[in-house]
Amino acid sequence: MPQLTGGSGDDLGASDELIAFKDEGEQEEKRNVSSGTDLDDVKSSLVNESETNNSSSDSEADRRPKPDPDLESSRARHSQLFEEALRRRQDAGLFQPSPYVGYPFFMIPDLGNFCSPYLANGALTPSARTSNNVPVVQHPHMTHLHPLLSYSPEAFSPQRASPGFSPDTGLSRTPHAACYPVSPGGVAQITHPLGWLQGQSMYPLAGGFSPAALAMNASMSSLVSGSFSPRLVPTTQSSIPHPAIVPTGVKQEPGGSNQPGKSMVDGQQEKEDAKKPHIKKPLNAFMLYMREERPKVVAQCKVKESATINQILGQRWHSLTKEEQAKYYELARKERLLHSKLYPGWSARDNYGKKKKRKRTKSETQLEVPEEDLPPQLKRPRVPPEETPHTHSLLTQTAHTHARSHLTQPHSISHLTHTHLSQASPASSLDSPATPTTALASPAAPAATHTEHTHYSYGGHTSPYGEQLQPLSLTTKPHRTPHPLSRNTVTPGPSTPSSSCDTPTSSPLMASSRCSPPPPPLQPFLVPPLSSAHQSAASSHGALTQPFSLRRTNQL
DNA sequence: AAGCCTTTGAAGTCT
DNA sequence: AGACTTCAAAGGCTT
Repeated sequence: MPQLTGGSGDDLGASDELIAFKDEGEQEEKRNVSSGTDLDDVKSSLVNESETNNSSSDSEADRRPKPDPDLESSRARHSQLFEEALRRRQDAGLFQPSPYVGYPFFMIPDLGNFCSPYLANGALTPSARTSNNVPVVQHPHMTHLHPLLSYSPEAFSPQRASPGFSPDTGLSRTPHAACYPVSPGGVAQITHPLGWLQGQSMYPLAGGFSPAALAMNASMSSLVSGSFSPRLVPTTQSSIPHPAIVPTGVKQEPGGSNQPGKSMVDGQQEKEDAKKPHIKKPLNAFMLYMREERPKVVAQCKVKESATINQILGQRWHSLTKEEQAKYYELARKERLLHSKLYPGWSARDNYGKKKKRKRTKSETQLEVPEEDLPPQLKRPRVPPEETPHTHSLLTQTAHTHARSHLTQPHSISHLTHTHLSQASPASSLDSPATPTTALASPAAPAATHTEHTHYSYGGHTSPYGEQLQPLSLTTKPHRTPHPLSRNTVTPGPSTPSSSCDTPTSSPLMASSRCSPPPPPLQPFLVPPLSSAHQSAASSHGALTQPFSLRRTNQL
């Protein structure tokens, strides 16, 4: 397994990350606020950090500018003003703890160097408010924090108790100025420090600033000289870009979190909850890659439909070298670190149900069309138990992913490279409507397609197409092996150089070797029915919220 | 207008 | 422990 970052073999395990993060925080305690280091330096330092593999925090600290006394005094002044404003708000009953406050800085163009994808979601905690002595801490990557903003870590302390966090630890709750661009409304574009989103508005700020945020902004605006006027958009107004907070129109009720009236029915409450701004999940490597590459794909392929683009990107992702992917894994790792710093108490669970409509569960999807109810020709061929390998631990994630991928790919060849498919069944690729299922559905296909890039591993069972699946570790080289920079992800095999709209030509998307319109809908009979296991695996992403064949058929 | 589609990865819950 | 579920982005499409 290649060491992608050249050295430390940094494990991306969450726990490890947290440990590393704490270490960083400890290091950061010793640091002081930097003045406006050029953002590019931050980006480059970040990249360098990645490339040089986790250069020590000390060295990072060394690279940081020393605090400017003037800035320090200014910082203290601003901190005081900010706190006063907050207290006024609170005293007026306008302030309420909310997980969604604390990102007013996005509204301050002058603070262009201060930005964060995940500004702390909490308002001031009592302890935090009294923690002026808490060392100003910065994210190691945020060497450029605006002096006006880096003073007040307490201002961004999550309201929610953060089990693992103690103000005394010095862990920063300061918005780490991840510099997620702020978009609309004339607000300055702020570049993400991680550098993959230049020129993009990565996270739209949600409308709906908390009183704390408003107070903060008011306080800050009074301090920031110049002609700009901080744009505070009331909750009822249009969305304000924020990295990690989704738009909302929800009103903040005094005295606590948004508690709907008792008369409010659950459905309404759920809707309200869904509308709440919330801290979003940090983007994973692929998401980061998508963000970066999507515009290119759109430009190259003249395709705007995200589903199509995502398919292309998915294939391109697989064609990346491990080194290329490592870049994104590393960025994602940093993203998670930053996120964990900004929101120590945040959990992905917090966002459960934030989607407007929950995807159906396994049991729900299983209710769709029981296999036994399917016509014989649609039933999945059975494999004798003795021929079915036991589920292998190595298969789990891969199988899951592949089941998902295969089943969600319209033509189920998402992981088959052009070469492989050409070698496997050049005449039977799905390009040919006459033999649309030859490569994948015929019993002979597995052997032909069982290249190092091709495996059908549904937990060591059988693919939806009936072929027996072999444990990856025993038979074929996994199409994707765990990426060293990924916690529980797997990466593609040998790279296939990508070019413009270069997904495999055998791909449904690339049938014409160009970025072509989405493939024609599959004929329903082309895709074998799915076992419940397959369905569940695939349905986890909603791809099979209705049976694949049926879903595609609907488009006919 | 709301949700779907589509991708991979992370992290949560469930069994 | 492993399986399963949800969400993250995005924008055209469908209902």
